[in-house]
Amino acid sequence: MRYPAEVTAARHGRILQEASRLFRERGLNGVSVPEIMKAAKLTHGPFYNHFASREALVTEVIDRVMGNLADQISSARNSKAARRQFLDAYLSAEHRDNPGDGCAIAALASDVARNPTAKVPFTRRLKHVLAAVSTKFSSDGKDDSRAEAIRLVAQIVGALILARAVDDSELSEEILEQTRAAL
Amino acid sequence: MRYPAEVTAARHGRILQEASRLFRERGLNGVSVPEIMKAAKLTHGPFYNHFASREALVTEVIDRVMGNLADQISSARNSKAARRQFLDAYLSAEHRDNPGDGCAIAALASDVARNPTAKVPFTRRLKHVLAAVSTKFSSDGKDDSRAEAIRLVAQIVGALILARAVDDSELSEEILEQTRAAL
DNA sequence: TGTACATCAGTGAACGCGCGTTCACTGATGTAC
DNA sequence: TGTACATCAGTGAACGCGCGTTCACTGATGTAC
Repeated sequence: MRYPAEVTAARHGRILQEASRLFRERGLNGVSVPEIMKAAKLTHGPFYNHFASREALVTEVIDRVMGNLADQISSARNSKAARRQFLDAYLSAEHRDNPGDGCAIAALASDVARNPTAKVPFTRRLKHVLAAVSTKFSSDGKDDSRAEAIRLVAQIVGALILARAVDDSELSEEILEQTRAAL
Repeated sequence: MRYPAEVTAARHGRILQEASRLFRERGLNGVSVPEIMKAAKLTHGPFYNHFASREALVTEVIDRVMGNLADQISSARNSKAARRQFLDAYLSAEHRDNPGDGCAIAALASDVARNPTAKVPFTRRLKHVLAAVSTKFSSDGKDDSRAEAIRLVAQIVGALILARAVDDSELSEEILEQTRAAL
């Protein structure tokens, strides 16, 4: 049956939102189409009314979730305090324990590396993220803010991935703490 | 039919070796038992003569491949030159393009984070890796070599994961190069 | 304005496929006598 | 030393299951007249 346009749009948004969360929690290959549709409170059939394929959803999710990250950093104040606040939040136990609404890079980069199609939007959006970090979070007095941005992102992404992979809460906390202390 | 013990042992080793390679290339969930057995030149049936389950293989592979990494670092010379050589090799295009026989942490940490069983050997072996890095690769004059080891590992793992996730060879090279330059 | 009908986002059963795992069977090796 | 037989790592067909995807059908909404 035909539905009002706003109902359809809301459903489309709900599929994207639930997929964004589930992909970050369980990986790009760790969630099925039926699971995503169930989370969006729909049956699995109409998935293909909204997306051409599972692969197309993956691409759209990467683009959206990486875009959100870039926007979030872009809208930060350009100050030492804002940088400190961002880093402390990024390297927090809360962020570590909630990948579903956390950093898309830390959650998805390894999966993206194995998925040539996903690499395209990932790379494009990563450039925006690096530009935003370079503009907002470069240290005073450093001349090469782009190099600094690359190192900062690699450092905090690596630390968060390690902290999540570890079974020992002391070691996990130590990884986060030593990385906070270094930046 | 019964086979000589050395034939059986060689087959067991071949399954482990091919699984180690394939898991690093395609992820812990990206390879099937039949694919692994085919790579080891066996039919899929006798997999369960060698391992209790797919999960048991994953655990054994993580333990083995992380153990190898720790041993490799432990056997390095304790010198500035050895540290430089290790970092240059780690952050090379060759390592980036050959995950199958590369660093297990960079290849598998994200998958491990989503697999509670795999976290156990991963965590145990990561401690060995950190101890080895701390002993072999700490800078002169730094007092807290353990903190330095944690930061170093997070930094190079993050950089390698990013370099692999990116579709643009210039950006990928830039990530590796800026990280080499910083260490 | 009221009625007839086309539209199209839903439903949910069904498709072929490959997964992890099981199992009846095979037959060369090692052992008992 | 030679023969009979138990052992057990193989083979490969088969299991139930969930996957991504398709499709005939439904029926409220929007449009034509």
